[in-house]
Amino acid sequence: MKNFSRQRKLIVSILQNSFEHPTAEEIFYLARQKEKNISLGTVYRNLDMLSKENVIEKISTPIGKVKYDLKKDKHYHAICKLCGEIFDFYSNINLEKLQNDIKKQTKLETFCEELSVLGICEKCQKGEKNENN
Amino acid sequence: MKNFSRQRKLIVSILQNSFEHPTAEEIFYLARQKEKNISLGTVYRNLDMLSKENVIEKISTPIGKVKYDLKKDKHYHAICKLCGEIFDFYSNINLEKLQNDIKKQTKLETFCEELSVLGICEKCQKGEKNENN
DNA sequence: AATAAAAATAGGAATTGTTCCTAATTTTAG
DNA sequence: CTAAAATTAGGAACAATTCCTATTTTTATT
Repeated sequence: MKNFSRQRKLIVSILQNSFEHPTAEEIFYLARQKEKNISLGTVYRNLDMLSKENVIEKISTPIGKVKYDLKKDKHYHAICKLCGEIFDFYSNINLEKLQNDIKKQTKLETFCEELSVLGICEKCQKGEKNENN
Repeated sequence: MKNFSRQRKLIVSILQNSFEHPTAEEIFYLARQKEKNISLGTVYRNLDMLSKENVIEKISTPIGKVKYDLKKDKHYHAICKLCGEIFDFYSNINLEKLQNDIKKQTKLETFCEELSVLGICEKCQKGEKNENN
């Protein structure tokens, strides 16, 4: 963090203070408030690097939007297939069993505990429309 | 299926005969072999409808590619964060507990058993590069 | 079988999200 | 203090997806 660039620190702090899971575009917009010349390319590049360094999680939603989440506490994501909203949830399920199943059956050796489950959220079940569908 | 259009039947049959998880573009390419004038828009529209009807599963990978899978047998997906490859796996983990955790904590009421876990595949761990990274 | 209404399609234009490029700036190491 | 390495801003380029419209196909009704 010490040797993070000003821009990168800003991006991390935006994620720290965000309860939702902002998109790159939203992070860019918020960043502009403090760093008036920051470019969208910089936002993307840093999000990419932070995600590869496992500081943040990149979440691809079923409606195409990509969202970002700071990896603070260990939690999982339930995502609505129709509007793409992400709901955090906690669970003490035994992931070891799942991890073993995966290890035995696939070539995916490292298990990142990035797990998501799809569903339909309350609003979408009621047929409420929003900006995403 | 009976009242599916010729084009839609073709798309389903392509997914039926595909071991991998093809992208819309790949499905389009394969479809063209049999239906020389099928358009990409038709492929997208049908994939969307089939996915909403729960006939197929739309899988968003961490590298941006969107892939499709026919819902035949119940299985889950382990996806490589770096190359986006999808590995099917089976598990008899008790999803009921997970489902309960989700139900209690989120507004996501319907649980679709579409679950994916991210990781790093063998090849990517070895640092092998491929067309996607 | 004829016809009107509804649904689906082909083809391509438009839009959106993301990556890539380059010159300039900032940081790091010696 | 200086040279090399890394990062940035800004914008062009690219790729995936959606949208639009005229045409074709299907369905339902008689």
